[in-house]
Amino acid sequence: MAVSSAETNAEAMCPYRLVLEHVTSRWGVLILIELLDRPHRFSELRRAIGGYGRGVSEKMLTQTLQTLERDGLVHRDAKPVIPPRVDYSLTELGREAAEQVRGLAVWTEKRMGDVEKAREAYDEVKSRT
Amino acid sequence: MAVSSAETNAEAMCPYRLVLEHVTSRWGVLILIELLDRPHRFSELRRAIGGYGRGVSEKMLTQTLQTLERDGLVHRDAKPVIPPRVDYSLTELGREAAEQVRGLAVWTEKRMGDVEKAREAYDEVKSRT
DNA sequence: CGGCATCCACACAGATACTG
DNA sequence: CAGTATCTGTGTGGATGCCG
Repeated sequence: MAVSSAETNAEAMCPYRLVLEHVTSRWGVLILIELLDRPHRFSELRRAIGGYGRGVSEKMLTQTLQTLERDGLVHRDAKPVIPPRVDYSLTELGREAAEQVRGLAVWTEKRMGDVEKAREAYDEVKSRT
Repeated sequence: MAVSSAETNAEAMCPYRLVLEHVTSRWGVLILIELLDRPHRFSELRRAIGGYGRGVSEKMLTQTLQTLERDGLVHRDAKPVIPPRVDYSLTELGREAAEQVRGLAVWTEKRMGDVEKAREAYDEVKSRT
């Protein structure tokens, strides 16, 4: 049921942190962003997320989607056809969350260069033993 | 060096995801939000974050702060006095990130009730075996 | 006080095999 | 295709103890 490094001792944490950690979880972030664009099928999501670097395992994708569905952020539409077809989309609640997350992603993209410069400066200083 | 569940195979990931995961990391989120309010000393941070539920271990706080400092988001001001005093604050870059993160936190607080209702509905349906 | 070093449990992530 | 089930390595995160 855990979706990230987050859920250890789930019941010991306040709901606030729990929701926050689902949304900010490793794959949760990327899923929300992808779905903000448009609904995706299971393997579409898998491929889309793989595009950013290393992909999600099928298992983690399933787990994260289930957590997000349970939280009411993602809607799962399973059509009873053969072969199976399942579409994932954002609920209204999920759209709101995803927009916040996108804010972060956009910021990251814009400022990544500065972050990398900061890192080089930091490493430079530290390396002078 | 890893700050969350994120950093496995760090070099295999694009910088974009790396930065995003630092910022959205378990403790990174809470640290940024705390520091947005005002600068904190090390143990102030520890206590402040503990207030939200289960606290940070000293080790994780150190690790996360170092990662954020390296990324140029957090400024570390160590005064050479006895007993030691270290103040952490946001850089301009960090303030921008923190504001995005706060957006998420605010949303979470506002919508938490809806999420919990969604969860109950979900569990209710699932429990009818 | 503010760390760093070490040890360890556990749950996360991946691989694989199987099902509807 | 879209999962479920199971097994396993290993990284994360916590606890403890020491240092400046």
